[in-house]
Amino acid sequence: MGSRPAPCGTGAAFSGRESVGVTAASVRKAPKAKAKPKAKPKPKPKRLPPDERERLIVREAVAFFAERGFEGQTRELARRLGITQPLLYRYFPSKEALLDRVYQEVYLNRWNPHWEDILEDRSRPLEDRIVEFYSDYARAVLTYEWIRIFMFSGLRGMDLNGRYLTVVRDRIFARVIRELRFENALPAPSEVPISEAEFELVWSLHASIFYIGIRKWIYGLTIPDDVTAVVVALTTAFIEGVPAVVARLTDASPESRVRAAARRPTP
Amino acid sequence: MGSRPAPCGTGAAFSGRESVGVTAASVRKAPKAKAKPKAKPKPKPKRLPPDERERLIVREAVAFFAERGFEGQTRELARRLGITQPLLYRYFPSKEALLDRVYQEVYLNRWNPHWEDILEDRSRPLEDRIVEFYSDYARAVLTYEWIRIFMFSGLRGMDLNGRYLTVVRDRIFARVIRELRFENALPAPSEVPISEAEFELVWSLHASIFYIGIRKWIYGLTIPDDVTAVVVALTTAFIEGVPAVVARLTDASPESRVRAAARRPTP
DNA sequence: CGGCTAATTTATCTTTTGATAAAACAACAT
DNA sequence: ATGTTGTTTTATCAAAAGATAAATTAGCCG
Repeated sequence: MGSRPAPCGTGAAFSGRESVGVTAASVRKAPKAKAKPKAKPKPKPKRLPPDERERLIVREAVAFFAERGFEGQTRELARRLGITQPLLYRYFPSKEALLDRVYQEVYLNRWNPHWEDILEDRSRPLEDRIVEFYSDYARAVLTYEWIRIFMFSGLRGMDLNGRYLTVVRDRIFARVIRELRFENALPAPSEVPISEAEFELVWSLHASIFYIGIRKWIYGLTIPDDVTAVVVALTTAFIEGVPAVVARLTDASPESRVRAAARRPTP
Repeated sequence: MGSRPAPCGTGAAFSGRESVGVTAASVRKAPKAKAKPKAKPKPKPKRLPPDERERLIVREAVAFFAERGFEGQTRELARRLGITQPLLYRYFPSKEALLDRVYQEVYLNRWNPHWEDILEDRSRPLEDRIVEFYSDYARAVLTYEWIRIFMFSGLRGMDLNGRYLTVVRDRIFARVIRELRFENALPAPSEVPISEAEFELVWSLHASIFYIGIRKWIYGLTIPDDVTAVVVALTTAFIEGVPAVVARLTDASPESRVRAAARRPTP
């Protein structure tokens, strides 16, 4: 517990949201002894302001731990950053604290509150809304870093995954189901609570899309170029397939579904 | 390297294919020298025949690495086995060799060749076949050990996942698609090769089911008690939803689908 | 230029961890 | 019993890896 007059702490600055491409490291070179402009991997971009250094560390840490897992070693992370390993400890009191920051970075900052609006805009066909939402969700989440850190964190037993998915369930799944009910002229969730089976159906759509990311970034398989096209196809299949399942589950007669369809507002 | 007159080697015995439910571990307790029935955690089950010891190690290693990941430490594994850590090295030349054995154990020995027969038994409705296959596949694969070791191995960059999934694609997906084509009176894969879009549709069913295991064993979420019921629902939705998508993809007119349906053998 | 402040590095500690060699000892055959 | 065989343990090594303290030096200010 020595005196450490430094930034440190886990909840430091980093509100600046600007461009991440800070690749333009201002070069220095010692005042004398030019040491020839050899293309040495030692450009010495030393001495940055603390908040910028911190941003660099966090950015690289996300990429690094996504690749190597949370057992990745601080020495290698430091090497990638072009700094020495002890310097990490000036900005984060422990590796665990750095990892906490990495979680924060990945889980937060990538949720788009607008998604919820898209889903409940009844001026558009539900299929369109779901397609737009999941296309954008895929764009945001089906990335190397997001998918792998999410999986590493789940395997490690963090409850972060559980908490994140609770949000997904309440904000997304529940809305999709509400809108599906509305389309099919079924009672609103406020009247008849959402059943486990309904959640399962939405889970299945979600899984199909998320699993594309797993295939690519965890299994290293090739996936279709046009993910949006797949989302469209899956959403179509989902919308078309749900009524058949719902019919079985609720044991509703085909006639009742026809009546329901008749009550549906024609778009 | 030192003379080692021991079993060792990675491809040792254990070809016996018997039951996987080896839960009935041959009990411990030394034959004599009771050493007082104190509830001490030191039952001294020493000196087993090499192949039995090896089986015990592999069995525990699977459980251990599934829980802790491949960075789990040999000392803790040994502690769980009630043996000392160097003993592991009498049976496996390195940790890596033990891990290879663990992969083998999980990936092999759990594939049921009969699955392929189920899927192509045209005396039954396709929906039934898919339900039976995926119910059994889920029973075999949606386990703590399988799911987690598969994911750990993928994250580690092993190509085992890719190779396994190639088998799944060729043996399962291709069959499902062939049967779907047949049901819808479409050309066989031998005539018209399977498109990426068709594979995607089957991937989606597969993902929906596999993801149930991820939810439970990686995220720690609760899942429905009756997984088979979910498989039934998902398969129904799949079968019902596919034609709509296929229609879009192949841009086939509704009439052509009606004609196709007419040619379909009525079950 | 001279000096102060603090970002960064060098040197080092301790614990962990995969791995090895040699001692110990249980089980079996003679 | 007694010796032999080979399983298991004890003792130990060396490298890896998280963490800390002290030395160094870049950059700013007068």
